[in-house]
Amino acid sequence: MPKPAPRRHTRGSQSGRPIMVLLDLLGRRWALRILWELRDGPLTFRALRDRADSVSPSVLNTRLRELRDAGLVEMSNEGYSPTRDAAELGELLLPLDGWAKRWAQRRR
Amino acid sequence: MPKPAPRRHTRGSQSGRPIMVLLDLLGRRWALRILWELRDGPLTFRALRDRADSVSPSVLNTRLRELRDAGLVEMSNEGYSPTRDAAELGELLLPLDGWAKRWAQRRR
DNA sequence: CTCTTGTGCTACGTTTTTCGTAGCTATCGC
DNA sequence: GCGATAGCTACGAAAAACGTAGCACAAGAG
Repeated sequence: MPKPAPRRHTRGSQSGRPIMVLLDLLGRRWALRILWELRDGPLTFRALRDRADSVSPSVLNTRLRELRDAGLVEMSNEGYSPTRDAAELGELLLPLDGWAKRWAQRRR
Repeated sequence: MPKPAPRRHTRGSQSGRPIMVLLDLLGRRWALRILWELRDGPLTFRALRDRADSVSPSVLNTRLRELRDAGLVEMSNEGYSPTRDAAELGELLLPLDGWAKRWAQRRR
């Protein structure tokens, strides 16, 4: 009779190095986008969905749970917002907008 | 006889806004990680695989193709490297490392 | 030449994730 | 009560990612 199977995670970042954990977390579908959309203040679940190309609620919920577990997002009666830490992270991400615009220009 | 089906992409970024396109591209599994690993110079396909938790070659190849198509990665006889544009993007990503370390500290 | 080594990458069956839609529960104002 | 809005779950279908094996090619050694 076979053992119940060691039940490893399939998901990345073996090392546990924080940057790898972060890149893994942000590399899941919609995670970056969610963080991006939450930059300026709280959004409700549905508002967030509307902003993010109508991502399916099950995935949105999964991501939000992961982001909450990671301490990047929190929920109040206003809706979802980035934690203070994540707001900082959001600022690090800001320059991406400018970069993306130049990038789009270059490759027209 | 049913129509061949309109064949829409399933994948994000309806708007075409550059930042959304970028977030979508980087939000695919291993994309961020690949960019991260390529920061300091060229890596061969296999070296890249080894660094990135042995990501499966089919996925790695798909990501590399996407990143090449997007003008973020190029291939020489040295292996894969970021394009000049992507090197710039890589620098924008650098502060994430410090952030991740502080984040890991805070949540121990 | 053959043999080895290392390369980029494909093939393919299995597993996991994501998707789309419907709809449940709870709360609020009326 | 009713309707509107909220967060979120359920679930079958589709797509993506996985792990492993191995092909084709090139360069080097003998």
